[in-house]
Amino acid sequence: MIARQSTLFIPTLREAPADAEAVSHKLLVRGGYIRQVSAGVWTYLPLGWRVHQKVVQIVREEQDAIGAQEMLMPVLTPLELWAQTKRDYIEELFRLRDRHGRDYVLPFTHEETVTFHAREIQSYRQLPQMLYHFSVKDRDEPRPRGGLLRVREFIMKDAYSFDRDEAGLDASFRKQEEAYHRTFQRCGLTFSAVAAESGVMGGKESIDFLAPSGSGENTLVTCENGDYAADLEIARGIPRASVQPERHDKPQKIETPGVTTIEALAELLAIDASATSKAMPVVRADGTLVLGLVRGDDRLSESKLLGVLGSDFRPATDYEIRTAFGAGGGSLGPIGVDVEVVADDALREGQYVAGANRDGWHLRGVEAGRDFEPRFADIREPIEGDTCPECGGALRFQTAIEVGHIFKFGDRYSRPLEARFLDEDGVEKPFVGGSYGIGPGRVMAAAVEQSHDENGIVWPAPIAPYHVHVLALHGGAEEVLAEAQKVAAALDEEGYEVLLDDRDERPGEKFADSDLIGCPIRIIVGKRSLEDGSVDVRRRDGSDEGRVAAPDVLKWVGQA
RNA sequence: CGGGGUGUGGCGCAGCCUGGUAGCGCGCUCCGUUCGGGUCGGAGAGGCCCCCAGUUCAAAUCUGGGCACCCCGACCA
Repeated sequence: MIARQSTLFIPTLREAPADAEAVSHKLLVRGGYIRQVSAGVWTYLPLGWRVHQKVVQIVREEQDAIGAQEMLMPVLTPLELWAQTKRDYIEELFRLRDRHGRDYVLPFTHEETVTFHAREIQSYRQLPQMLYHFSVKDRDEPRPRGGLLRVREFIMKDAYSFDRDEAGLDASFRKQEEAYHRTFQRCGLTFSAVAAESGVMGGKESIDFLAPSGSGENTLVTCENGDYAADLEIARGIPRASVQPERHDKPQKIETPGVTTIEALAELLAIDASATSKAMPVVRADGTLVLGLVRGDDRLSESKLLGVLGSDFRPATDYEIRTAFGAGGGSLGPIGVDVEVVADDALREGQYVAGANRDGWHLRGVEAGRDFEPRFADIREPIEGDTCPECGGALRFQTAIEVGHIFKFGDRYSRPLEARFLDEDGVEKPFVGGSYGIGPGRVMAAAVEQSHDENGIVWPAPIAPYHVHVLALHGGAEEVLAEAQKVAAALDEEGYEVLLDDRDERPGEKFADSDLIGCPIRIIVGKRSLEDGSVDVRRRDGSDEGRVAAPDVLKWVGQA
């Protein structure tokens, strides 16, 4: 079926919405792919839905290829199921109530539901199982943004594996990992699979698939030599060496009136910021105070500290700080206070200036291990200029979109939901599970971020809405339109998906729209070339263009 | 949730400070013209000025309250 543009709903826009920032946001809107309905809530217009479906089909094929079984679980879910796994308090969870007063949620993931079904698996003989579906996910995001980058409702492919033990889970996990690599490759994305944060309730292993792009929510840290890649949240970097001033046998008080920032401190003492330390007091869930200590030129990584503490925490309030330290923020240090100190590994060696826990005073020559006993851990956020922990090469930082995430959740859900099977040894055991998600909408956005020019989208062929865009520059001339239709029909016959611009518009507009829409191949049929029986052909990425005799179009397209 | 900003025809904006019956560009309709990178000319259609209340002879404009949307941050299975 040839898609005749004159009859389709493809509302392209000359200008981007004023509030759009991300390239993918602007181009998907301008190209007539998506439209916003409300904050973080989007409609896929016909063209956008075609692309979405292309991504979905690739995901489906790769899931099927590893033996995963497609199904469909409902969006509307009884709250009770989430209460059993103690996830009903999560703020991002949409809730609603029916006319009988029963509570429901609109979940953003389906571990509970799929585990509910897994209860019908009774025996190890029925394992392993791998189930997946594409379904609408709702998530009450505090702040949606960037077009498709962060939304409140979206379609996700989520797959779940159930195994009898860790070894089985590992095998399932590896299958998914490989399927994910193939999936994103086929979608034409540049991406890295990196170790990621497993989350407070996660399991042991967690891999993020990050696609570097102009805008995104994550930061991908990679080594110039390819020896290392990680999400910034857990990335390790070797900081530049601390520039140490003269040593002191014991900490010395120095008066630093009004100095509460590292910059001011370093300037006053005429030392490098790397010779200072920064103290961040936090309060854990149980109410105990912890002091995070990093080098002055570093930032505390909250996700790493979370991992170290093993429990949620929040920044201490001014009141709590004053009560515990006897001084205000900016004058805090590890000495002379009765709180646990977690110091970054960078502070193991050398001496540092630290707050004296007295307003307007600092201590110089403070040495961890000698003057106080911290718990050492890697709690700093890597920064530009760090080197690779594996090879010492330079680390690069790139903004990235998380297009997929896989992690092992073990018995996190099967225990509370009492999903158990009888193992070979006659013992009833909970399933050991993994969870594997892909957001096709984010794949779309990432593809646009990675592949576009100043005029519009340059789709990777496998997910383009149509393979070929045939432009009929007929200007009312019937024979030109007829020839364009002939070319389109021939391509269609060959199995190509063809969009025919048969609209009664001027050439300039057709070119502009065609650039915006971004199909990989463009064929231009107009009077000019038709005079000698040829048409103009062109690849959207600009790698090839020329004029071929009309009968040779199929051959050219085939090669392209 | 904290900070900043914006709501005026379909889209992008001006008007608001200094109240006086709403304007520009694009798009849309019709006529003519043009036809290989968003032609040109003419004639038109289209607006609860986000909502509610207040001040005033008079409110897009001033005041109060609310809502929505965007950006930065916090948050992010």
